[in-house]
Amino acid sequence: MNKDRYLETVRKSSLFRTLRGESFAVLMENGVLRSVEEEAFFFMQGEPATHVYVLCEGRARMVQYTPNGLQITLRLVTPGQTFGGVALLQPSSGYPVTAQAMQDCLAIGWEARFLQMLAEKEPSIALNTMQLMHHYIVELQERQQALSAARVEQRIARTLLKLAAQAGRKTEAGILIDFPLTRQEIAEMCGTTLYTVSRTLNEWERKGLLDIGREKVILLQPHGLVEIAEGFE
Amino acid sequence: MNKDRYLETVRKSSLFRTLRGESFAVLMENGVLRSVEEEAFFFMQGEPATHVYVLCEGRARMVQYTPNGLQITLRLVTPGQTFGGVALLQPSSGYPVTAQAMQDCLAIGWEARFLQMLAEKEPSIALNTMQLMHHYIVELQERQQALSAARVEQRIARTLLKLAAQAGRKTEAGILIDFPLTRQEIAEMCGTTLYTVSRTLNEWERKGLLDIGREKVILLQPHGLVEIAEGFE
DNA sequence: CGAACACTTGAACCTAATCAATGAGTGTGG
DNA sequence: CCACACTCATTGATTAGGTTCAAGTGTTCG
Repeated sequence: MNKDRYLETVRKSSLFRTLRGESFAVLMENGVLRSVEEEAFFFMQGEPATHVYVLCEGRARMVQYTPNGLQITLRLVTPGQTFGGVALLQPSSGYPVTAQAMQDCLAIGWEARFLQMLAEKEPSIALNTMQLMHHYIVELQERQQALSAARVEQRIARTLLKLAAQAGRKTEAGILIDFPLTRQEIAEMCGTTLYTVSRTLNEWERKGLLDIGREKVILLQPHGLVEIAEGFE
Repeated sequence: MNKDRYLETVRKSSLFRTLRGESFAVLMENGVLRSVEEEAFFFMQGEPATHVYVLCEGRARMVQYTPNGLQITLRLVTPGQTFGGVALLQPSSGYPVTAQAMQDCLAIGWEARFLQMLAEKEPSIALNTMQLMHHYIVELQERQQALSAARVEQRIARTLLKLAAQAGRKTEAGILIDFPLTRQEIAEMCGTTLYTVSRTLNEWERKGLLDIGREKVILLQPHGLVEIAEGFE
């Protein structure tokens, strides 16, 4: 049962970090390891929300499909993060988003009913859930601002900065966004087209703000991006 | 102590509807009636989040100001609804939005610390909070879709439909949005300009979908708007 | 009546989407 | 190892949707 390899990941996850001893053991016993390969789905928008997951390996994204068939990426999930949290609240209603693996993924999942039982003994789970939701709300509000009030340049800058904060790795050159990321994917995160992203990134490279390559972005002057993101131009 | 006039409003509010007897009495005792006149603020973005409110009379909006000075209206609050809910979760962090009265308002407010105490005796408050947050999240996600994937026409249509659902009154002619609402305000809700709103509403009036006037909108053919909102057309 | 406010409408402008063609990098099989 | 296919990316030309600016019409209210 190799899910024990991820004991630490779960213990540090924002949803369960307050669990100790017995409760934690019960938790791990009831979790089910699930592996999903690149491009495949943990769950789809609209499906009954039955499970809550903690990602252990890989990278996933939460996507929403619009009536027109366009897709927008709401957020990325990195190891240690929780997703599918709605299942705890409204098991009856479906997942409001689709969870898709961007790389081969491993995650541990729990049935909503089990977690609800556990939450009765461990009220901290409910508190943690609220914290998570709160974070998520703040994030959504920021994003909303970004989308409704900023021009594309600003949106792209914000997206890159957020990605760097979430998955950046310092190298001697600058901050590398530490996984393959196509122009198309960036575009879906900030509500524009891959063409505009391409043009913009190239312009910024010319200005020395970035170093770009195939599925690669390195931030050389994060501060310059911050200025663009804030609208100081 | 005329806040007792609003006993029923509070008893039906989504945050406190599960409270009975003693707890409810304590609740009402600790609530403070606050009146805020048109255009004035309950609280401003960034201020320490100390109070949670239930609106009793009037109409308020939750606004966010962008770095550029633009403002966007995140949601409208109608009597019986809760606002300032973040105070429960992260009293230390500031309010993430500004609450402004659109008309003269009356609301009852509680200190976050008091509610936290009460929540320990009445776990249903925590549950209700989670329900509220969940609703809010779903709403934000819908809105995000609306903003990132739809053209202005669709956004305006959605905004009107949502307003009608929230504050519509059936008349013999159609659904009247039951409070004064300027083109500017509509524009701020869907991230466009008053000019575009004006043009669009007039076009729709010509098509017979609406009946418009000064600070007045009546939906004559809601179904037609739904079609526009969904992107058929 | 006059001033402030809400709204309308035309014209110029501009951002970013769209379309189309091409180039660069990666991987696979013969 | 090279040829082919495929995906990712760049770049130019065109265009549409919306913003912005400016001028003017109604309305309401002190």
